[in-house]
Amino acid sequence: MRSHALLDDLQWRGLLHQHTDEVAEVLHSGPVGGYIGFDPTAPSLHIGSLLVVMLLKRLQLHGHRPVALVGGGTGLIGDPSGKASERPMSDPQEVAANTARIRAQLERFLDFTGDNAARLIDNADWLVGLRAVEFMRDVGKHFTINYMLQKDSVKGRMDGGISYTEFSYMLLQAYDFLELRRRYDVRIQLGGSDQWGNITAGIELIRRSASLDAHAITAPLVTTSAGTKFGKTEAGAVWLDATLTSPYKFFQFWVNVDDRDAGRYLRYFTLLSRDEIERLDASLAEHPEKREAQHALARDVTARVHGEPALAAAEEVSGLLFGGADPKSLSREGLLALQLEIPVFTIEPDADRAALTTYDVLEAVCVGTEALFKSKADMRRMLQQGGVYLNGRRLGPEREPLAADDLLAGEFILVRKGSKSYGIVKV
RNA sequence: GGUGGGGUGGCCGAGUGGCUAAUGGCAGCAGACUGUAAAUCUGCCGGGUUAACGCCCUACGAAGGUUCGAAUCCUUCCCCCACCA
Repeated sequence: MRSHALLDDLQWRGLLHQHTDEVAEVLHSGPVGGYIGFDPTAPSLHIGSLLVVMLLKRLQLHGHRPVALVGGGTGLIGDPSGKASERPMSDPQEVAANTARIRAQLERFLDFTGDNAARLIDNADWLVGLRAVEFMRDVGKHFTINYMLQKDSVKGRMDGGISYTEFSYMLLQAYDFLELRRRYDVRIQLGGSDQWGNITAGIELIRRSASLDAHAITAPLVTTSAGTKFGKTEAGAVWLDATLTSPYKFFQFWVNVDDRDAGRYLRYFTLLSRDEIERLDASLAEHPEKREAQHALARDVTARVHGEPALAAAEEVSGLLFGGADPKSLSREGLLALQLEIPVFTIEPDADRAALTTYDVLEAVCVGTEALFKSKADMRRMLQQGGVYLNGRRLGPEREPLAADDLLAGEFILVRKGSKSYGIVKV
């Protein structure tokens, strides 16, 4: 088997899980199309999808044509891969709205100009109008139930049950690959390792129904050394959408990556060169407390996802909050910058400013999707445990009146929960 | 269609009339230690109220019922699993 620069790169980065044997030959034959499908079951991509987005990016950097397929059609069915139980069906309107948002996100990563311009395609284009009888004859006839039952995505569900709807998912994905092969000469499908079964079903279909070749490359599942699920924080998934996960929080997620994972994630998620990554590995080994690798990781990824200005702001805010500065010494400009990156809460406008207590401030940060405490009971618990700080000063459980100099720049109060969660209260 | 087993807090999983807001594990949060790590130790971990003790509300698939009192007993319904047809 021959190799290819793209495969070597993926191999070195630890991104090559499985691939079909002839992939290298195909890549050498000239610019080829490769695609990855994205499910619009959520309103945004998250950092788990970022890995495969980078796969497309790398494909393009090596001169090939990336195709991002948004599953406006398959999203209505639901992929059983990796799912332990049947999922509720998504609302078609929601899927359509999600599809639009995800398209917009994908557009930021790929280059849509030039000889190997990227393409964005929605499989609703061909799936929604598909007729049942035609589908059974043209696609269903090429698969035996025996073959389908062999797939992990189905096998794993034999105990818990799987609906015919989800069982059929792999056929729809296979059909996608066939359509892309015919319409756009897409020869390779990439994806996470959990997609292998669905991808090979597509390869089978293309070979049997069109007598054409098709190929697969999959990346491993991203793991954490701590054994937790990658990409989850206390607030849930880390999203690429700035309104769901702020650029500051996004940046912080990467800064906080475990030492043991930093080198791997640099390879997975950044476009940094091999030399640069190896230098960062060495830095991490010699001076782990500097966390140079984490910062490089955070900068590279945040810049790509949110842009340079958002990165600069996130870095500035991180410096203010974690640079050991006394909140009372923050400049007004610094405070304004903070407001853009950490959640802002307001106190009831009719409150008597002179009679405000610490509880009024803390109750303000219990409100909304970015609330620091999930309930007032939770807030009281945190106070008991000494995990709440007002302008850097630890609060006791008692209700205290606010002093005039508690208001930074005359109108702000900085609230901290634990060591990393911040909010600004505007009075 | 028949028979048997089962549905408990984010997840797994105990619990067969009061001592149960419900053992335990995982995940999560806070504190100590640190490097905004990891590991470890300690505490917390349904909601409201309280500085606190406490008090109140909601909860064990759904709805009714028995009882002074039910996650635990009875009835009906819904869903899942296994085996048989």
